[in-house]
Formats: sequence, C-alpha cells, structure tokens
Amino acid sequence: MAATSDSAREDVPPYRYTAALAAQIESRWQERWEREETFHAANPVGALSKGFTAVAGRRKYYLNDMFPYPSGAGLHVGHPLGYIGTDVLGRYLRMNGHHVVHTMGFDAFGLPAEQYAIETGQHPRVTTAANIETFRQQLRRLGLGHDRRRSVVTSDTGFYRWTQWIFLQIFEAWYDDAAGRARPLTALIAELDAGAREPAPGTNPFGRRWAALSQAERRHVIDDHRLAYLREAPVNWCPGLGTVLANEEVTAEGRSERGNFPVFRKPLKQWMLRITAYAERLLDDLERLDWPENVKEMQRNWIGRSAGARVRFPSLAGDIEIFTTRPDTVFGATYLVLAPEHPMVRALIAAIWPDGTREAWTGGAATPAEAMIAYQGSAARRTEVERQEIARTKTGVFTGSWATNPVSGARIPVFVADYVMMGYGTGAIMAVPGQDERDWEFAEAFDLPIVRTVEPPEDFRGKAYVGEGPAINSGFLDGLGIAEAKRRIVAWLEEHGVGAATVTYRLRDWLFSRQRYWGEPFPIVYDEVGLPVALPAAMLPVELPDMNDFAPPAYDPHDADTAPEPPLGRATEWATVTLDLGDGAKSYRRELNTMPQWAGSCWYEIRYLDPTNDRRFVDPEIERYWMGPRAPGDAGGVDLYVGGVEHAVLHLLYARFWQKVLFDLGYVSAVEPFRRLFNQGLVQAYAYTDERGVYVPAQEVEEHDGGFFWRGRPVTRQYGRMGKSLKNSVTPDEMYAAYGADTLRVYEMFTGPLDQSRPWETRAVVGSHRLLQRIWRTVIDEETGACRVADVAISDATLRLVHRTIAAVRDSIEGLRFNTAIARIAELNNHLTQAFAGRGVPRAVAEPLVLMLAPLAPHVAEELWSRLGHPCSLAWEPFPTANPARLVDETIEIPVQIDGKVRAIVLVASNADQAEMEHAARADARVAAYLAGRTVRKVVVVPGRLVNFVVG
RNA sequence: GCGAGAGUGGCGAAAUUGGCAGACGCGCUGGACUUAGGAUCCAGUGGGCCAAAAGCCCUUGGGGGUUCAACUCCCCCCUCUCGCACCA
Repeated sequence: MAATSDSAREDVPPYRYTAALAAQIESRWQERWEREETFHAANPVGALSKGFTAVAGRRKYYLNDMFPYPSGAGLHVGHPLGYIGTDVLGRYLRMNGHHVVHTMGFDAFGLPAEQYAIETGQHPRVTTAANIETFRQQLRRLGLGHDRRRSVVTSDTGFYRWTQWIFLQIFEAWYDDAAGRARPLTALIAELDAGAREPAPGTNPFGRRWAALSQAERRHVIDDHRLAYLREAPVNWCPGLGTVLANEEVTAEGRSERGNFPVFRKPLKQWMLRITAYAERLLDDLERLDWPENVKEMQRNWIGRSAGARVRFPSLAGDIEIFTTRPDTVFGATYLVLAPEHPMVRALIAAIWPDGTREAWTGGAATPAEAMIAYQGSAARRTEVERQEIARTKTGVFTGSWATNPVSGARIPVFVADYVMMGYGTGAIMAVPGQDERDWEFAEAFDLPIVRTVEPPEDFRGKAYVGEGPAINSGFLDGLGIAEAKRRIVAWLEEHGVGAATVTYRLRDWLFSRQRYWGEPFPIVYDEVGLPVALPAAMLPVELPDMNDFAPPAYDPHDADTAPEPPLGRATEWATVTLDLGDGAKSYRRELNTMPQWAGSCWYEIRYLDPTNDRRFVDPEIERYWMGPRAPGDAGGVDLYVGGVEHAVLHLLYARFWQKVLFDLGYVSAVEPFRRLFNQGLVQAYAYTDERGVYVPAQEVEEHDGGFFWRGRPVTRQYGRMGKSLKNSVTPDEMYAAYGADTLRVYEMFTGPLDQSRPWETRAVVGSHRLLQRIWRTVIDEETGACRVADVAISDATLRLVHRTIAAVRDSIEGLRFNTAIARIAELNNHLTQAFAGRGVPRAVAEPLVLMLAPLAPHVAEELWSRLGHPCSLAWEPFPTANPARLVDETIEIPVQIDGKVRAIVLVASNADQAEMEHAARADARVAAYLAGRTVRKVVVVPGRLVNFVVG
C-alpha cells in the first residue's frame, strides 16, 4: 500500500495536496460545517424550524440511505458507497435551490447486535453504543452533509416508545374490506353496537348475532378482527437462533437467512400482523413507484397473486375445498390431493383399505392409518439435501376415502402428498393430470386415470398440456377457449353453490414475535384469563429491563424437539406488574416476546423528520411537508431511497405495510414510504484461501508467474463480498490515512455508475488522489501556496469546454453516474493544465471548476473556494449553469467516410448545410484521391455529424 | 425449469441513444527530477502486417439480418450474475 508520508520529504513542494494536507483541510471544514450548522435542514414548524423562512421558497427534497446496523467490525470501504452517492447528490441539489433533508441513523435492535454482544460477553446496550460511536466517527470523517440532529437509534427509548405506539395503533385497528382500508376498532364496535354491521366472515364462531353475544364472546370476535393478533399456528422455529422467524427470513432451503441454521415447523402461539389484508394494495401501488423493475418483480412474486376459484368436493368426511387457477379443467380432475398437514386428513383416513385399492396406493401398509404414519415419518426424517434431490419425484399415500367431482359426478380417490403445500390456497388441490405436469407425474406413479380437457395441437408430443386450446371431454364447456371456459364454469359453480371465483396470495401474515432479548418489548400485558390487553399510550415506553443473562438458551440447532423460551421470562420482577387499567389495580403478566429486527426500520424515515417530538411520532405538518404527495394521485414518500437490493422483499415490504396502516388511520399523508428507490452496487474484492481452505490476508498476497502466492505458498483466488472473516477488508481509515477522505469519495464514485458492483482495487486509488492534486495545482501554486488566479485571456475553445463540461457534469450527477462527472472534470482540468501552463488561470474558469468538484470532493473544494477569496461556504452557492450559446463551436470537425469507413476529417462551419458539407468533404485531398475515377452512388450528409460517400 | 439483467483493451469503464469505438483512470513501457522512488511530472499504450513511419487490415461473447452507417435495432445461439422455484 502507498501509505507514504511524502509531505515530510524535503523535495516535495511545501504546498502540495498530500494526505497530510488533506487531513488538515478535512477536519477544518468538518468543524466549520458543524459550527455554522451548514447542513441543518429546517422544518416548517416545531423544534427544528429555526431558519425555515430562509429556505421556504426552495423545493424540498428528502434524501435517505438505508440505515446500517452497527456491527462490531466497523465499516469497510464497501459500506459507504451509497452514503457517498447520496451525499454527492444532496450537495448538488442544495447548490441547485433545493431544501435537502439528509441524515443517518442506526438500526440497533435485533439479532446481529445481540449475537455480537453474546460473542464478546458484553451487554448489547454497551456493545451497541460502542459500535455506533465507531460508525459515527468513521462516517464523520467522510464529510457527509448530514443534519446530525435528526439521527435516531432504534434501540433508544425515545425512539422505540413510538415503535410500541405504532404497534398499539395496529393492534387497535381492523381492516374494513368494504371501505378497502384499515379503521380503528372503536368505529367497528360502534357500528356493531348500533346494528349497522355484523362481524366479518370468519370472526364469529358462535353462530349468533353480535347483539346476542356475551361480553367474552364479543371480546373474542373483536380480537379476531385486529391487524395485530395472537394465533396458534405452525411457525418457523429455529433452535440455532433460539427464536421463531418470519417466512421472509427463511430461505428456500428451509434454513434461516441469518446464520443458515435449520428451521422447523412448530405450532406455537405467536403475534401476527395482518399484512395479507394489504396484499392487493401492496401489489397495485407498486405501479405508482419509481423503483427498479427487478425489485418490483420480487415483491410481486412474493405477494404471489393468483386468480382462480375455490371448489367444494363432497366426501363422507365433509366437503373438501380446493383452490385452482384452472377451474376450466375441472372435468379432468381424476383425484384430489391434500397437504400432509391438512386438518381434514385425520377424518378422511378410512379404517381399512376399500375393495379394489391398488397395491401402489397403500405403500405396503396394512391400513390407511399405518400408511399415513409411515408417510409422515419418512418425510420428517429426510434431510434438506435429500428433499432437494427428490423434490421432483412424487410420493404420497391414499387416504382410503373418495370424493365426488361436483361437476362431472365422478367418484375420485383422495390422496395425501407432500407436493401440495398447506400454506397455499386451501392446502388441497383437484388433480388434473392432463393439464398439469406435477399431477401427470403423480398420476403416472400411482396409475391414476388421465383425462385431457384441452385439446393439444397435433404436433404436441409432451405429457401434460398447459397451453391454449379448445376444451374437450368437458360437457357444456367443449369447444371453448380457456378464458371463456373459466368464465362459464365459475358462473356454473356459483349458481350451484359448489364454488366461487377467488383470489389467493402467496403472502402470509407477518409473524411478529421473537424469543430474543434485544428488541422492542410489546406494549401488551395479559389479564387473569390470559387475554392480551393493550397498555395505554401514556404508559409508554415499556422499557426493556436491564438483564445480565440476556442470551437465549443454547439449543442444538438440529433438535426440532426444543421449544422457544423468551429471555424476558427470566426478568421475573419485570414480567409481572400491577396496574390500574381502568377497573382497579390488578396484577398482569407482561408479554415476554420482543418485536423482530424489522420493526424499527418500518418507520424510522418518518422519525428523522421530527426526531425530538415527545407528543407525537411525527407532527402531521412536518410529515406533509417532507413526504406528502405533490399532486393528486401521487403516492408521496421519501424522494430518493438508496440501499442494497438485499432488502427487496423484507424491509421494503414491511415498511410499505406500516406506512399504509398509518395512512389509513390518518397519521400520515403519504401512501408509500419511498417514492423512488435506487439499489447501489456492491464493492467486491478478491479473497484468497490456502490449500486447507483457510483465508489468508488478501493484502499480503503476491501475483507472479501467472499464479497467486502468500508467503511463497500458492493460494486460490475467489471474488465476492468484502468482510473481516474473508481477510479482504479494507477500512476507510486506511484510506483516510493514505490519501484523505476526498480521495476515497472520488475513487468510490469513479469506479462505475452507482448501481453497479465494482471490485475494490487499493492500488488504483492513487489515480483519484492525483486528480485532486492536479486540480489543487491548477488553483494553488505548490511552491508558494499563492492562488494562481490571474487576469489572462480565455480562448473560445476553453470557454466552450467549460460550458460543455458543466452541461455534462450536471447530466451525469442527475443520472447518478458520478464516474462520468469525474471524467469530465478531469478532462477539463487536463485541458487547463495545457492551456494555462505557467500563466495562472482565469477566475472565470477556476471558479466553475471548483464548484463542480464540490459535491464530489467537498473539503478540498471548500478550501480552494475560500482561497479564491470567498468567505462563505460553497455548500449553498449556485452550481454553475451552462450557457447554451457557449456549447456550440463556430467550426466543427466532421468525419468523412468512404463506404462507411472514416478516411478523413474536415473542418466545416457548425451551421453548414448539406451542400456546404459535401463540398468541404470533396475538397479534401485524401477524399478526392479516394473518389478519383470512381462513381459516387450516393452521398449521405448528416448536418453537424458526418459525410458518407457510397461508391462500392 | 421460469423470470429479470449483463457480456466492450491486461483491469475499472465511456460512447450526445443509429453517426470518428475505447473518453477518464489503473496498470504497463520509456523519459525527467532524484542518494533513492512504492512520490511527482512528461510521452506512449486495443490487436495485426511493417525495421520504422506512412498506410492498410481486424476488433464491442458467437452467428445471421436491417441500414449509406450497428456496442446501440431485429432473429438464433453461448456464457455469467441475480431473483423465484412442486404456489395448483
């Protein structure tokens, strides 16, 4: 590494821009920005409104980064890529008349923070505070133009008090399907009491009207309406982490996203948030967002809307309801399949195998019950790897029962098979092997009848046919296309009361409890009969008790028979509390689970706006000013949200959900939290492993003879993430020491467009340092330290280049292509070095150069600006504007092609017409030589572009 | 398997959206200043033919097409990255 202290060398000019000088300049300007409150953004009202009148006429702009969780490893150079990008844009917008709010907080609750604390044997409160301090110092050195007053930490009581408050709003609300929005439960109760409505379907198991229900029954009905509710259901239990997880936190391989531990399904009573009520709106409103298409697509896939029908198949055990997207194929349903966990399986299992049961259907067992036990047992014993490998081979077992196809009247067998998931649709399907590949495979394996209901084309050679075609073997549907057949059959099903059109989502309700210590406690207590009671807002925050034995029990990660045990249960004094909640002092038990990692990040961007408000989570006027819709139909939200694509589903879906609840309840004016999303790329790096597969320090690896070596031993190289454990981390601190923060900023922005991943290359950083050195030298005499600005004439060519550079730099920054902005600045400076060598530079050139550099390398730009004689910071100085008249040259160089190949360059007036251009081209000696004795078949002249003679 | 995106010098990349391919850098080569150079400055640097220059030819993953003109538009294929994956 080039960590030299060259300023100490005698032959280095005394006023050269070196790492040492950069360090001085950077700390001086950082202090000054802080002292002068340069980046404080004023709210229209409230505690942070000082100075608002001065900026009231500006256009507001809310710029936000996905906030980091403060890990113990500190920052590496990959972390700040997005932060630098947003800072460049923020500074640019500020110089263009915008009123920019930009800050940075910390996502401090959650598993990573707690695990780090456990590893280091310290309390998470201590490690979190220390880690945040490290992050703040590293980030401060970057010179980010943030309003630090607005920084929030999700684990501070002043913050999580409001996370708890929002949970209470969710708890005290229900989704009014008729109105298409969430409403307070008080409104529901009023309408029920007034007889204006009856409980929603599925919430009243008592079979009597509201007016006839007892107090306890009414309580039950109300609890079933809540957007936050307790439910006993199979959840994702992860012994390795000691907690249950949301579906979004479990990988397709059935392991925890964090830590990669096995996850088991286990029935437990847990808090759920009714995100499914918002499925349609979460899907529809994606259209209103300026987000990367791949992220929208990921959310669409996760929500997984499919339109189809539910159909009831009568059986001796009762009606079996199935979901299908192809109701038109119902005549071809030759058997039913239930998921192994389906509640009706037990009732469907016959005592003995019916007569004529085929050998293949029994699995060799003596009775259906035995077969079922064997089948469920073999599924549970399979390892994940085996499940992946045999995922496509169909297994299952006959229940011994039959059902009736309600349309064709056919008697069809009922199977249980693990290719049907309990979590989707109704957990049961009608199998139509003729039109479904999976059903075909199963039908082949179990020798079941196959009836085609859509006629395949003549040349079709496959098995199941899923394409378009006329219906066959389908009674009154015969001859119809799929769409029309669907319409007819759904009408028929509804008319005969055996089915209905319906929409199903893949999205499940959000499992919201975690058996961990380091999270927000729920603002919930349980009364003497074990029912949850919300604490009044006045009792918030429910503070996390200070505990020394906060770690969850250490389970064997592979032991499915363990059970979660919230650490807060050990805080016995805290866990029981005597309260007067309106009916006298009584003893209550507290909720012992905590909220998941994602709770704080669901709304932190709102709190940034009004971080000190202790009466509301945000003042409505402040929220409307920064996040409100700009026009009717506009979703509102943060103007630009920058972060990694890894949050495409989890955080971004949860935050949208909370935003919509808050919107429905009238607390915020924006329907969406993030109007525009931008995914920055990763900074990647090479990592090296020795022959045992152990990582070796990447910085000590040498490349020679076509191979890589560490201490003389060959190592293998792989490319990927940067990380401490991979021994390929480079810290910003190393770069600050070697070159300064401005160099690091410029380097990171120079390696490519912001949305692209790029490799880190320490040896290339010097190029950005040299650029700053050269710009410094353009303005400052390295020997004397004097400003080189002089009263010298500017050529038209130079002036044009300045204006062209301004136009290009503006365009590049606005498109978040900072690499090309830097290239154009470098180009201009290279030109100035030549054009004004030894003469000093004109002010009219030096000043725009410095101002253009300012968003990218703000410290050195401020220093140069001040040395150019300006007493004030340039942070609010107008960004240079290009004069359109200065962009065009009087004469331009035009390529002349013969048959599409450039053979000459001629000079023509920029406004030359076609004839003049052709004339100029023919006048060129080389062109004339090429054309001599040949017939020109065609001449293409594009004014201002080129001339092409076609002779071939 | 399905969906999305991407393939340009040794490396990171650029190309006003169909008009001089490789801007700006790293690296490399040579030179200057030097006790020294892992500092700084200057020059050169896609490949080939040629002693060199001039000149000519080739070149944006591969193949075909449209066009006076294709990194850019169309068709087929290959490779890589990401997401989803028995979702009925």
